[in-house]
Amino acid sequence: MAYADQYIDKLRKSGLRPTKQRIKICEVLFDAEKTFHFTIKELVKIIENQANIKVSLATVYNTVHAFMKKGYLKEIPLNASQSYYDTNVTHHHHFFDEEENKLIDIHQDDVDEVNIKRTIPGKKIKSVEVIAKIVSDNQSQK
Amino acid sequence: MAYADQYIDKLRKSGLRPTKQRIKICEVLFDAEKTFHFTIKELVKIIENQANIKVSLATVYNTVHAFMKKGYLKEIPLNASQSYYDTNVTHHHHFFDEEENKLIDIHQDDVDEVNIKRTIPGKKIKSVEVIAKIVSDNQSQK
DNA sequence: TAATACATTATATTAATTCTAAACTGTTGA
DNA sequence: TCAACAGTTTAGAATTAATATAATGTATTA
Repeated sequence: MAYADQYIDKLRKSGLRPTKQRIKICEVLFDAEKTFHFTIKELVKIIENQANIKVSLATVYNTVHAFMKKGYLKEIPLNASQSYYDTNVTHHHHFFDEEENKLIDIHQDDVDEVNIKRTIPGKKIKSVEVIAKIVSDNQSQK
Repeated sequence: MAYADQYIDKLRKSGLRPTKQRIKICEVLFDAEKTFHFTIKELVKIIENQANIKVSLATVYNTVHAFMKKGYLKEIPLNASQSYYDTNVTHHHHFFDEEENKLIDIHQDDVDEVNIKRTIPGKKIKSVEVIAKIVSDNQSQK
């Protein structure tokens, strides 16, 4: 498996030893064809389906948090009961479909750069995210 | 109290009868000099401090949700363990100070209109919010 | 006033997340 | 080889926000 080294590298850089469980988590997160959004529960389910090894909730939480801290994963700002994470850490934004509870990427090119004129003394901007809530467009109810 | 009628009106329009408890909630929310951000817990604490009446958690949750549905309050999209609400329902954005867990308004004029070029078939955009995370700017660590 | 509809409350429940402590694993160095 | 150690994993407990429940209370209507 050619990717193994990348995973080991990511884990080490996140301050974690490369264990079976953590490498499995990496495979699911970073070996996917496309980037994707997930909750912890969903991630655990994917691992269970794919893997011959079991990974406990605690390990998944810990590993995801370590990756977040390092910037290998991103949390999506939302008001949901569970946290949503994104394997796409490049600069982009999201639609959130409130009716279906689904996230859709908005590519960077589809939004003009958000330019905030106001500054806060002693603080710098770490990230800027746009969340656009969408709902059904019932034109008939016009 | 000149505002009482407004509160009664807001409550009725939200489908709620104007009771002592609910009017007290209105006073705290809508009688403030400035708009503000709050969590349910904080709101309960403010009421306890100001009021001679006790309002249960359940009533606060129910009333806040009814106001949200009607658009008299807004929930701020964030990844926090608790939900944050805003009495300012005009179009504006937020800084979120991750170190101090504090929200700061960004006035509409301080951000160019966010123009999203992408559309989703059958869906319309209900709201667009910008969250800018800020952290200490330690220039020395340059 | 009786009947009805809606409110309030304390408490129980649920569910995500975090914590804990015990068992486990792998590495190091004698 | 093996003992010691540092870091891991895990199941289950604890925590906490939010929601549901059901008993009691209140107000309105006829």
